[in-house]
Amino acid sequence: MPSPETPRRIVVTNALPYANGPIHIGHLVGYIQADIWVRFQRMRGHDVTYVCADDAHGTPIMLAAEKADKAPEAFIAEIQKEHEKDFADFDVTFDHYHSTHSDENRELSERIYRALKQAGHVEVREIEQAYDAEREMFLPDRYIKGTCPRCGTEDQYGDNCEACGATYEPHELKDPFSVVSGSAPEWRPSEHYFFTLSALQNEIEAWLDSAELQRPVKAKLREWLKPKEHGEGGLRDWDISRDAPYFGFEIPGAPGKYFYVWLDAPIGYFASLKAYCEQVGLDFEALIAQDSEAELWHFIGKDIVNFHGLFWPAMLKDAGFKQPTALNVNGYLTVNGAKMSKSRGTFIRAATWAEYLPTETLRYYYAAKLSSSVEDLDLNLEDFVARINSDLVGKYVNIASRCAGFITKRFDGQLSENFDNSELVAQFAGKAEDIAARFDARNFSQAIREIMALADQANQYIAEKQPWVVAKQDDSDTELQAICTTGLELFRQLTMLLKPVLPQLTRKAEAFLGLELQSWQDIQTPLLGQTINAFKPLMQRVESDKVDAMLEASRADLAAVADSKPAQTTESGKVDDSMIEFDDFAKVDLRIARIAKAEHVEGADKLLRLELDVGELGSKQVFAGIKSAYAPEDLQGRLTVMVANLAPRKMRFGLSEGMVLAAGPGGDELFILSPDEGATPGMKVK
RNA sequence: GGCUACGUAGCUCAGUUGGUUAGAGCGCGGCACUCAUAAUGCUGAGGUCGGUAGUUCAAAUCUACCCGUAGCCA
Repeated sequence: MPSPETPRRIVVTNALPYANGPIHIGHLVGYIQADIWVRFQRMRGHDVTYVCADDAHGTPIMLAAEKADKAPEAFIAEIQKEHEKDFADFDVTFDHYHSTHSDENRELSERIYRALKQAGHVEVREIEQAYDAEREMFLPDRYIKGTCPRCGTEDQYGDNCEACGATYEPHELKDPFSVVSGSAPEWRPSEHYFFTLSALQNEIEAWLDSAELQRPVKAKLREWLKPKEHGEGGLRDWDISRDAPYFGFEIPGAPGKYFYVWLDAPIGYFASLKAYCEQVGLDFEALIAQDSEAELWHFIGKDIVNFHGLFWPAMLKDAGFKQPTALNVNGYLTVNGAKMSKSRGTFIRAATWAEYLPTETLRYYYAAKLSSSVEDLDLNLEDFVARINSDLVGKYVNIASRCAGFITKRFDGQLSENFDNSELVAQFAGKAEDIAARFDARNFSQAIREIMALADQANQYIAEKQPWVVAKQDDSDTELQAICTTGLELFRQLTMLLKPVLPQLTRKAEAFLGLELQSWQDIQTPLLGQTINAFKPLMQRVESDKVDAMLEASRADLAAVADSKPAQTTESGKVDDSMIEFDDFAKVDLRIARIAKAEHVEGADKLLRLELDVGELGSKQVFAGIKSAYAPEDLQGRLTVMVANLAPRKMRFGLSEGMVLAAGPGGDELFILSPDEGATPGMKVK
């Protein structure tokens, strides 16, 4: 067999996990996918460098560190340690794991920024931004909440409404408040630095044409590029600066201004690569040079396509660096057909999985379902148990288990010099290139299907030959030995084919066979005449009660840290937070309240000021947005229900110390609640 | 609201440029075997391919509309 390809020089990266929380099994889809691909490419004789890093900058991390009462540097160091352990547990084996908060990254970020500036693609513009005066910081859109200007749903983020889907600018929100302090934001002008992407439209298009991208990804990027129907221009310029306080790198020559986390995050790929190159003596500059022969592959989730398909190639172009060869975009993970849910226990951390189930089983299951498409991937836990037990234990491992006993007991571990069926052996080996093509194209599910079809064939062969019958016949030792040797050769070949997916299991199989498979070519080297070791079970079946225990643990685990965190930037999974536990409900202190006084508020279109008599809790002032439906005089003296322990909110008209509950779409269709007769002010509603 | 993708057996998924009775694995029924971690082999049942209307000699496969799901956008 000649070597099928000339060696490629490939740099592979995974999306950088955000250093404000643990790795979960949704993240792992992309990491496992890339790791399998890397292992496979290496077996094909290609030269692969595989790097990653923690994405360590930005407001969420600054605030999380503050909350944990730690310096951000210490905070991210701890998270990074956890991340690295999780990856190691799942055999995601980077050559180097770095941090975006590193010297290399600072240096490269400054270098790229200077290049952008030199190219005339940085502009300073003054913008209005929300400012939290209490915390003395500017607020990202995600840190402003308020009432949707379209449908009136409260507690919506600054960029879009989850209830009606409207998108808007933060300043359009009604009754906005800072998520950080609860105070009403001010609007302050600030100078921001913009990367004028709009000037690079053609360059990005050229990259799009040449890069290897999945069809839907390319289509989506084109959509962003092409001019909007009723606007002027496709690409908008990109705001790359943030004001202090910010955890990140200060922009050279711009005191108090920091690089936006998404500017230095992808540069982190290069920073990690550079640190690795320095460690092992590789020429970093040659790798990332514009004319570098190396391929640059980014494995990312579908949520961050715009950063990698627009901004990043544009930056690289300006800086005179190599642009990505390919993006591989994976979909989200669903569990049992639904978004990962904390209450159902399907929000599973990598560490929790590792505690209850063999990590390789997840690698196998993902491999069995992954393709090069961007579609979501479903982890159906019942299917998972069936699949692992059937494919790996019942089919693959079973082949060795069926043959090994005879070889050990009857032939002292000695294999025969010839196969009983060398055509079958050759036929198996003949499939290797086809399966390789599927691995290479990231169609792992097809590869697995073909491999398992071979495993079926091997079991059929053994069933046909009935070695247990042959074993009882006189003078048939040679035949028995040849049959089992053939079976074990088929097992050896399957081991090689599965090696990128299952590094641990196949290592055990290699130890049993007394060999080491390193190259895809090894499939052509038959195992004959050698002595093998006694067979020990290579893997245990997955019990479904282990899965149940894991779900239970996940539930308990996350109930403890259920406070609302901002979404992670590179999270490849979604969380369904719609279900709550009883404890969550119990946190809400609902009380019967008597409306002692109700009056109009000068200058407010929607609000009434209520004074509520809450019995033992005394009197509370609440501003309620019910002016459109109720006249103050109709309310006075009525009993209703209020949330008594809502954090007080400073409003333009005064302090609101709770809220009254009302139903209805808004306008004149608003209906406040009334208790049945007998309830008195201050009673707890539960 | 606009755009894009997806919707195939109980479950998870294949179905190439439209072409003979729509496939696989798991699960389920029956039979066989007992070497093997109750693993394996053979065999059977099970789908009007989301719906409707078209194009065509012929549609899961093309077109339109509708329903559902996901995403992007204003």
